[in-house]
Amino acid sequence: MKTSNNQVSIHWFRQDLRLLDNPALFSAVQSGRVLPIYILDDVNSGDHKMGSASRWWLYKSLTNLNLSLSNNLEFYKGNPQIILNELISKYHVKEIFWNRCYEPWRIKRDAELKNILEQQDVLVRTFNGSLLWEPWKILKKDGSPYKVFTPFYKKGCLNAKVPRTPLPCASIDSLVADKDNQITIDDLDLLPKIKWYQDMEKLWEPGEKGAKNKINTFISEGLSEYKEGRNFPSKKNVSQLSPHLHFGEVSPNQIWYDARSQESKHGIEDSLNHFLSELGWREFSYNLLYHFPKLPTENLQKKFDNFPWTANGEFINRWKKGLTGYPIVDAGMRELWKTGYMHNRIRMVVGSFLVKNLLLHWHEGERWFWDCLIDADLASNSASWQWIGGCGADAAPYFRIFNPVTQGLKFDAEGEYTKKYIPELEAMPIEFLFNPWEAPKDILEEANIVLGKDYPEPIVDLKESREKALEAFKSIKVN
DNA sequence: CCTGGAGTTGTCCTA
DNA sequence: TTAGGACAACTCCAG
Repeated sequence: MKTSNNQVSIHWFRQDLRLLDNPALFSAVQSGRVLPIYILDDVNSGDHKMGSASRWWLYKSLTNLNLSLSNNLEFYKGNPQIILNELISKYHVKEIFWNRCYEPWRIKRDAELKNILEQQDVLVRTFNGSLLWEPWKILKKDGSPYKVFTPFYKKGCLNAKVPRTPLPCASIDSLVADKDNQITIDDLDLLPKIKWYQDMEKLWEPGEKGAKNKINTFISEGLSEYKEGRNFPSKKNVSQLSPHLHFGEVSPNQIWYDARSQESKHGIEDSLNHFLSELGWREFSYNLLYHFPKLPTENLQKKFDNFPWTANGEFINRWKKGLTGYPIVDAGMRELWKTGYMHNRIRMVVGSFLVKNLLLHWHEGERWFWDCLIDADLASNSASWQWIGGCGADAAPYFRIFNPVTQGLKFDAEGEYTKKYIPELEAMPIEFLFNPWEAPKDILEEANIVLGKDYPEPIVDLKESREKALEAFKSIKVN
């Protein structure tokens, strides 16, 4: 189906801020002249309005996307239904293209929108630009969704149709502008008044080019030792692609096939498969969110509705600020605050600490991560917090309680990561870096540390809080 | 419907 | 010093 060349169609950019392997954009530009737009929608997003760190990232990413579109990207803010209606009547648009999103609020919004547009004889063409497999395609034989990762991935995904191979770059020769649009990217108010993002600017390169650079660096420096190295926060073995993936600056298909292009390399098999399975975890999270839309707010396992979570404002604040007195936890929380990111293993450590040692509800962690993470993603964030909370799909067993001292010694054996984010512990010898409260007086003195002054005393006792958690989990046993 | 095997990432204790 | 088992019971999944 082709429209005449004078016809203007719309490509609506959402979580697909790229030109390469963009199925909707690729089709749109083949249909004739295209008006590329972005709409900041804070109207429909409900209790998960985009967080602050994400907004900074989005600002940078949109800026770069606009550059690659020769400044033809048009920005709008508000309810897409109203904005699209105006554009459609103004330019007599007959076709609109977008890549699908999977957050429940977006599914609802887009379904309503599609309905209305089609009633006006506008052809709505939607594509899969964000997932390797559509959530409704990966089901058990009886048609119900998977709740355990391994069968989901091995039986479900790997036996399903192979992911689409990436499409070429979309041509931008026939873009048109909305001449009356006065809104600039700055009018979207994505940036905060206080410039807390200055450190982040040095660390991240939002946008399609930055994503490509990350892939290349990861493939040449991180992938071959990924399986082991991914556990160590000071090593360079994790891809750090999550924010790029979240905003669609790269598709999972591109990553999938780029990584797989290395498969003939000697000794890479285990690491490669492990990395691909991490993309599988992303798919699993989206699958869960799609089939259990309450995932962000309700315990997947109902018995957890009776879990004796506590509420302690002081604990929450100290956890957020990285002042728990447990250096590996505090390092993680400060990494998050400073960089908008946290290494995966440390996410588990701080998550376990919040939920199991502080007995705070996983919602507290979920909300904080949502606001602070540049890769905040409704599916992954919700699924992961439920996982560490023990209430999710295929969740961590109740007895798996991370010991922040052991984890530090094991995965940050030189203390490089911990000291990077907690410089006040720079002079602390490694034997006591993760448990400074147990250090003898002279050691503390020599390290220039007065506990409770230069660095906090631990806010809970490890052994005691662990036992309390085990008790709490016992209390929700079914019989 | 029944059955059996298995389930991302840990810790602690004991022999 | 190190390796192995306990830590519960449940649900999931496939045959």
